Order: sequence, then C-alpha cells, then structure tokens
Amino acid sequence: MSACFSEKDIDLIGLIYEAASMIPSGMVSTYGDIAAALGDKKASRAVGDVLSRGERPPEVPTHRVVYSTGEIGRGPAAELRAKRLDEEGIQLRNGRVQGLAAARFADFDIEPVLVRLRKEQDDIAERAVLRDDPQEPCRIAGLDVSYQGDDAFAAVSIMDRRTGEIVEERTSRCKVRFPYIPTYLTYRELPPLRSLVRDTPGTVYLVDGHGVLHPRRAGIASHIGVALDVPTVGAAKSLLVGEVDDVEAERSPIRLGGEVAGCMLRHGRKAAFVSPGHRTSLRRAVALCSEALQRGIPAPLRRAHELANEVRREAYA
DNA sequence: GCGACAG
DNA sequence: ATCTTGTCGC
Repeated sequence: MSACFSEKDIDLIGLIYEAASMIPSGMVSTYGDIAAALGDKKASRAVGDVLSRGERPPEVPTHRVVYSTGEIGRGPAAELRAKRLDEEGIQLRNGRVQGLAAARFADFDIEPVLVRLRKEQDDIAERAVLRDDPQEPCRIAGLDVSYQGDDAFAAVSIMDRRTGEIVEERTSRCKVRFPYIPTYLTYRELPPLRSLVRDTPGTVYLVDGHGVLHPRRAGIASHIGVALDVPTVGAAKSLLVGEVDDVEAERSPIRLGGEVAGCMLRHGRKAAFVSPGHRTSLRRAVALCSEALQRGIPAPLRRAHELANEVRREAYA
C-alpha cells in the first residue's frame, strides 16, 4: 500500500559513523556540522551521544569531532583525543583547537536524511484521523520501551476495559539504530514496538509519548497509528510543545497553534499530557486515559513500563 | 548566565 | 531513557 511507510528503518547511528569517517586527517568538524549535514542542527547533542558511546567501531575517527567552541572536553578521553589530534597536525592550546575555521571540515557527502523524515512526519500529520472509530474500544493497550545501551526491550500490556484486568502481554527485543532526538522519537521506538502492535478491532493503543502535541503534529502516537493503521492515543509524562491553560488545575486544556490540541491530567505532582494520535478524538483520548489513570499514569502504560524493565533486567542479569 | 524539546 | 546511595514519606 503506502510505500512511504514500508521503507527500511533508518540507521542514523551508521550514518553518523559514516559522516565522522569522512573527516580527513588534519581536519576537524563539530557535532553541529555533522548534525547539519544530516538535516537538522538540533540533532547535535545526539551526534555527540553516539560518537561518545563505547559501542562505536574503533576505526571511526571520533577524535576529529569537537565542540562548536573548538574545545575537546576534559578527562582521560580528552587526553587521548589531544594526542591523536596532535599527531595529525592539529594545533591545540588549553584543550581547544587553534584556528578552527581553517581546519574545519564540513563538506560531508551524505544525504540529509532528517529533512526527509520531517517531510514524512508532515505526511503522517495529514493522514492522521482525529475522529473516533465507530466502535467503542473494549481493550486499552499500553506500549513502552526500555534500554540497555543499544539494546531495546519493548512491551505491550493490554487491559480489558470492563474488568480492568490485564488480559494479554508480549515483549520484543532488538538493536537500536537511531539515537534519541526530540521530535524524532518515532524513528527510535517504532522498530522495537512494531511487532507488538496488532490490528485487533476494539483495541486502542496508548503510547508513551505525544500524539498531535508535536511541532509537526506527528508525534509517536500519531505516527504509529497511521503507519500501522490502529487507533492510538499519546500520553506523555512531560510537555514537548503547547501551553497548558491552568497548570494548577487537575485537568486543563493544552493549546497549540491557537487551538486545543491536548489535555493535562494532573495527579498531585505527576501529570499525564494526553493528545489524540489516530482514529481517536481528543474527547475519547481523555476519557480513556482518565478512566485508566493510576497514580498519574494510565495503568496499561505503567504495566508496559514495568514489563519492559523486567525483561531488560532478566537479559542482563 | 541563558536556554533547557517526548523517551 | 539510564547512571545510582541515601533519604524522605506514606
């Protein structure tokens, strides 16, 4: 059907390695340079995270990537980096690259993949249906992911709406190939979650993240809903975009772009930020989360979170 | 010191 | 999200 959703999962971590490997000896780049080459300078922190991780291939010249100030950081790792840069003819002084402009490499021959992903999100937003399915949901599923380095452990926990009992649970495990980047959460968590989502009539999926409360109105709940064609609701623990009308209230509308896009459900200090994902109205999204709310978190989400943590701990015991 | 954008 | 000891509170 829609070919744009069946493309292979993006290996952004591999692309970051590729980009860093393009920096010639004797030159340096900044984390922001690589992020910009990949299509979004906002991803510079993620680039830094990936290049600092212990799991990276040893041949990747991570020492050639520095802060925008030219600084290389402090500590034992920086000592080694300074040594390698010195061997390559880079002048350092007080832990900072001298003449950064002259030694700077930014001509990366690589696809700005994040630009393409933003376009895909725009497409998801256009396809998202913010009206209720005719059928009233009888089961509420919760989806969550936990991590151990680049190992992802996902879980789904399905609650019967009448009895409140958990009637089905499954888990999955896979390697992560996309770092956490705000507004691109889908590309990190969809791969581990995909196999847990079934198109079962009467089941609505609560996702740990936002629906339309997203800069492009395409948060992970919207994305999963449209891509896998299931009803979804976003329920996040903190806000990404939008403004809460009354933070003090137990329940308050959240405005985005001049309209009410979501709702805050507060329970003491904790709050759930709810927004529709797909095939669900804001009204129903709030009703579902509200009735399942347990200490500030919808029960199926809490259970999925616990389950994902359990399998992760078992795997690393 | 300011900004601080889900997990 | 994860890293982590003790600490605060019900």
